[in-house]
Amino acid sequence: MDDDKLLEILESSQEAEVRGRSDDERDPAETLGQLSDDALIEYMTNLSQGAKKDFTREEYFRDKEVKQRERDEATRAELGEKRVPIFAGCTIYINGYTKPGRLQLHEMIVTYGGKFQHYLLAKKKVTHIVATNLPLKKRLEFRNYKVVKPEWIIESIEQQKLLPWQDYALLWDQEQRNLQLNSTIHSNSTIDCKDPNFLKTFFENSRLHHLSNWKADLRSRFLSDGFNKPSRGDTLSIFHIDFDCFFATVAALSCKSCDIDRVPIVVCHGSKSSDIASCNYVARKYGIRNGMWVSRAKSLLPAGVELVSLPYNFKEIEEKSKIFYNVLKNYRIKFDLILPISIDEAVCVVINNHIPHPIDCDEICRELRSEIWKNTGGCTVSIGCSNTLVLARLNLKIAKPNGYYILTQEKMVENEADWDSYLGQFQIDDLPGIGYSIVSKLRSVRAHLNTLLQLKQCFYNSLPLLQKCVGKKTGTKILMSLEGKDDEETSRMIFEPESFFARKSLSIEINWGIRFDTVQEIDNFIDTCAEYLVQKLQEMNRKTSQITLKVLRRCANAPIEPEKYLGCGECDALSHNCRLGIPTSELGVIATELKSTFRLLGCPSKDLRGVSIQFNKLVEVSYDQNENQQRLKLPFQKTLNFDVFDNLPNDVKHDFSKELKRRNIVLTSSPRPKATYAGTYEEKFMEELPTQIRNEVKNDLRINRKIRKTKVDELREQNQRRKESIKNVRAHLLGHESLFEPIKFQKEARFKDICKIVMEWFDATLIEGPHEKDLLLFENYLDRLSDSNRVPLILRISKLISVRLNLKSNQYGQEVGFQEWEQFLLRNVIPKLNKNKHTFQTVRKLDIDFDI
DNA sequence: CACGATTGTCAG
DNA sequence: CATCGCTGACAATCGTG
Repeated sequence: MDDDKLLEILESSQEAEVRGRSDDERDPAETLGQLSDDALIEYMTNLSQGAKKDFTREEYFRDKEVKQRERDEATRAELGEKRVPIFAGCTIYINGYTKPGRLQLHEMIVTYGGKFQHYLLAKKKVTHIVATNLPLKKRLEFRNYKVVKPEWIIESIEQQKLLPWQDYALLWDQEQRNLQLNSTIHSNSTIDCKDPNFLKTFFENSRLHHLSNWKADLRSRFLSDGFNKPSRGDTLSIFHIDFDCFFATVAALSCKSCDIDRVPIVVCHGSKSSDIASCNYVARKYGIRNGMWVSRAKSLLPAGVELVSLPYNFKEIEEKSKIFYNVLKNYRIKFDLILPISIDEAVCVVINNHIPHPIDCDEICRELRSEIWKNTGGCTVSIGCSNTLVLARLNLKIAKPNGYYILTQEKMVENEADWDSYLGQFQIDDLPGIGYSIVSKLRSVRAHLNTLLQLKQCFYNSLPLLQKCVGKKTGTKILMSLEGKDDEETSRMIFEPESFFARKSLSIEINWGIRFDTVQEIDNFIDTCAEYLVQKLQEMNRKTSQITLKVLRRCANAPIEPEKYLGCGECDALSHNCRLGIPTSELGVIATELKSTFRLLGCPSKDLRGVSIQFNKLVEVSYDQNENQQRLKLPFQKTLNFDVFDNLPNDVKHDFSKELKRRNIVLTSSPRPKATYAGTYEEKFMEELPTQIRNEVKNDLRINRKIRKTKVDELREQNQRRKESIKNVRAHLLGHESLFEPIKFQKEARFKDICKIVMEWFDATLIEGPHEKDLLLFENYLDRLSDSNRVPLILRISKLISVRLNLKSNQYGQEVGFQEWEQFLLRNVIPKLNKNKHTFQTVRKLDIDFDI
């Protein structure tokens, strides 16, 4: 037993005494004690299945951690009420032996507002580590953390304030000295992707992250709010409303000294290679544009004119936006649709044939603009109004800044000359859907293409040419736009808003500040990202069945450090996706998959410049499926296959066996000697490693094992197997040899192999259902087992099928095949078990209840 | 050709 | 002091059998 473990056990008994709680309550398996029988067995089964993947020890401890935290909260409520929350925001881990002891420190931290981390698996969350001395290995492990002496806690409490950790740092080498130095000089402003808080800090300051997140929120709110859906034939009035240089306006409003109408203002972080998020119209007059670097913007200004750089004010932006959407929602004319485009932009739709009198668009535009201006304390919006989305958008362009413009499609095509002069006002990239890349493609056909009129004249009667140039759909879309009409895809926003705004994927992307040295560090980072995403996934009650990892790798000839500070520079993008057999929302599974995928992409750690994780195929965890799973729970759940127990991580077995004993839950089938692993080099090697390293090695071995056998091979094999199984089933229909002939006739066939065949057969027939004759043969086989007193084997087969049904219920629950298998299990297999209950009990001396 | 995987594009 | 180059949808293109 290693020190940590020993310490932990000692401490739990110590704590029990001090708090005066009963032994039972302080049991390390306390968590388990709170579960129902069913939940416990389910938990163990999950844990056991997961354990094969070496991962669930983490989940188990995470669970314990949660409970512990709840207790901490209680302690704080009890003792810490009147205490100053000195350690608010700190998450502290205590390493090894300390003086005063772990227990006392724990209580001090918790009562003074800090969080206490019991296990280091959530390393990234830990802000400080308390230790009196550290062995070399740990020094290495903790080198990027703030490691302090216990005196830091004690003296902070004595002085009733958080003292600088640097004064109490447990220094040991240059790296730690540097960490201290950096922290002292820049307090906490250093950006380092190895820092556990990097992601959080980055996102808090990233405009694009906020933009994306706001948009997602608005979309989901839209879907839950309710709306009137127009039909294709309806006549519509569409108002496209958009703030004028929103970020810049908001920033200027909170800066009394700057006049937004007179001085050029930009919103940005820095002074050189920083992106301009938003610039006012004075700045635009000089050619400054959003997205431009500050250095470029400055160079555009004539001598004597100073650029005013203002910081972001995300909070205020959210506030103004809330007001904006409220004005729209409460406007005297009820809009049938208020489609959120972004934080500062919405499309409002009125269905004219639903109302008795035609609406006055002009008046609406004026009213809305003044309402919004008043309510937001001085933000202006512009409005483009029409009967199609594309024209509303183009009209908005004309309206800006601080105006409105109304023109309908019919009006526009009435007179060709008017239409042409209208189109002549726009640059080609004013057309929605045309950006940098398509412009250059178009210009490769005709070099000096500038206005929409020129675009129209160039391609008016040559759709095929245009499609060859920019692609099929894009070509069609462009020509339709030039007639003022919306294409199919764009109209979906209005006519099928549910599907248009529904979320189809979930992703995270960081292409700034990424500088790593080792794969280990990258693994940690991937863990953090995965955790962030999985939390979102679970919040929206979804699972994913396909994951993509995309990385940016520095181009071979690109400089190590690009011009932009911590930017990604010139990169190649590499991506790889992997399909998961069963949809999941489990962090362990997902993070492991990602880490192994990263290795597949073969990007050198030091050349990594960007990371992106996408969950591509989302499935809803519906109430239906939960119900399904419940219904599938089988009568023998009060027993537990020994294998389930045996597969548990060694260090938690003890907890479980105690709990099982307490509840009189019995293990079925006798323990097999653990022949599979014992004596192998791997195992011996592992046994000699300290726990913390052992887990790391395990993880690495596992990942490597995965890589050796690539996903592609795996898929190929799966496919092959599936094809063969199906062939067998089909063959039967043609009167050929049955899948089950061998079982029936070759009594030597090993049970294990039979199980394998049954599973393959099961998998292959989940959709269409097993063949009747095969089922008869199978039942025949089961009867033979029954006759020869081998009931436990029947039990194992039924367990196998039931577990399998559970696993597949999400994906196949509705399929005929699935339901036929379920029926077969309930009607044909379970009764056999019940019939043999007596024999079974006698033979096995087990207490099993087969009530259905 | 049909497919799935990967890469590209756009918007705000 | 730098600086905070996200995210989701769909289209195009590539590779495979």
